[in-house]
Amino acid sequence: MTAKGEHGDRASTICRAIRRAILERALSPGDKLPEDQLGERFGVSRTIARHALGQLASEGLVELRRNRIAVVATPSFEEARDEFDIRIELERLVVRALCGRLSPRQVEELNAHTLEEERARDGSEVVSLRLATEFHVRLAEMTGKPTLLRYVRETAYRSCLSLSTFGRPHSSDCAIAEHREVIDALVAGDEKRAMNVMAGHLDQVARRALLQAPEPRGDLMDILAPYAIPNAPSPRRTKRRT
Amino acid sequence: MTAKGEHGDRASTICRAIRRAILERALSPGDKLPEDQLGERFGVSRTIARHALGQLASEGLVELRRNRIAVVATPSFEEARDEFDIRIELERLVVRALCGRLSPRQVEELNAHTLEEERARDGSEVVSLRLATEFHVRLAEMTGKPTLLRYVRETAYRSCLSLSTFGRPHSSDCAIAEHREVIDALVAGDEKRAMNVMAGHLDQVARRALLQAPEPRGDLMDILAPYAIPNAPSPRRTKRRT
DNA sequence: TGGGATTTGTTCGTATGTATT
DNA sequence: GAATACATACGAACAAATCCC
Repeated sequence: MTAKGEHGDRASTICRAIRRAILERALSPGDKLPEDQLGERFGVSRTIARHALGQLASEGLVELRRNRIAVVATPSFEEARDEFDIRIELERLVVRALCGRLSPRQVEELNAHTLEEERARDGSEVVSLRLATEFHVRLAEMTGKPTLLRYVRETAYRSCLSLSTFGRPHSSDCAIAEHREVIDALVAGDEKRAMNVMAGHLDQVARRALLQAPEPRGDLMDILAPYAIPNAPSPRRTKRRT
Repeated sequence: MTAKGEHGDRASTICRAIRRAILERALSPGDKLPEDQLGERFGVSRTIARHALGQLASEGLVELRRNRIAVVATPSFEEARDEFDIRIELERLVVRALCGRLSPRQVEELNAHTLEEERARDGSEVVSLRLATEFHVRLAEMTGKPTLLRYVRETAYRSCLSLSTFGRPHSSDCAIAEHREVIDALVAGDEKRAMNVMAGHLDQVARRALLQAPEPRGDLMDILAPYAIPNAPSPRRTKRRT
């Protein structure tokens, strides 16, 4: 039932809890995740918390650095854009695999999901974003292709994180309409159209969220260049540990 | 230097060793990997071996089942084919990111790699296959895009595993020539051609290895259908745990 | 700069679950 | 089918690195 890589044990439960907290912005990029506190919070030992962090790290949602406290991943602007490029291609594959092959039951499930999105439209922003993300994961699940599912899931989650970081209000109206369009095209069995609709949808999401914020790419040395002090020793870059 | 998810510690070293053993078919799909023995073999405790197995599981090279000995992953025929579909799209992205942007130094490195492939042509089959796989990983590394690199690396490794399982002799001659063609197109800066060459190359590899072995997809019930006993109760499928 | 508190890295013992005779 | 052998799951404790005042 769960993805191949998961242990099926308690760590996965904690994993899901933390993941959800990240996706709903209860945890922000850069927030610390000490093993002790996690263990205490969820009533497990450090070993389990540690495993959960390992899982999340392999998904790219948290960053693990040796001898340092784990932190929620901080996707850069470029990474966010690259992530969407990958996602678009992966989800085109999803659509291709699903086109004209959805069972009535699956169609019903997808429609139910858009209805739920509809209902959540006036609710909290983060819930809408989570539901929108889950729609794409649902589709990937229906392909029955484990690797494709894993990658779509991971890129979708990370996109969600990036959107929380860089995105603006997300205007979920369009998103829901676009989701419906995808379903329609899939049911109609028009592969070309379905793939284009999906790609267009994702590109729209990325544009709405990312393109309008080119981000200064602030390197401290460059930012401070105009403020250089006359007659001072010329600035000298120090080694920066990555 | 290493991928984000890796702990940079001893576990990664063991990880690489096991990975290489799998890719070079010293370990075959289904082979058991007990923590104790791994630890003893590499002179580390079970904890470290355990971590390494976790890493490899997250890459899809080993399978972890609760309370059971870890085993080398056993990709099915469909999974192998799906993996290639994903790989083709990912590597098209690699090519797109690299086209016309390779530094002289990088071109030189790639050429050196094909020379090494050339030299290994009369050597052992598995070394050729590993080198061919590493060529693609090298390219992905040059994009500087962490997620793309991770996914290409993983799919390439798993493809390598599938090829070891299902593939026939691999005729490395064509592969080397095709690698050169990819480099040429990248240097020439012809994006459309470069992407097509790469996609064609991967499709060729997949076809050579996989398509010619449709695999009976043996479901026991179907196989035994012609041997049904007259006047016996009609067969009834039992639940199968996945 | 230094030192104490905190946090991670690792080992190993015990409990629990699985396979095999 | 039960008992034995064996492997993993988990946790407590110690060592080493890091953080922060």
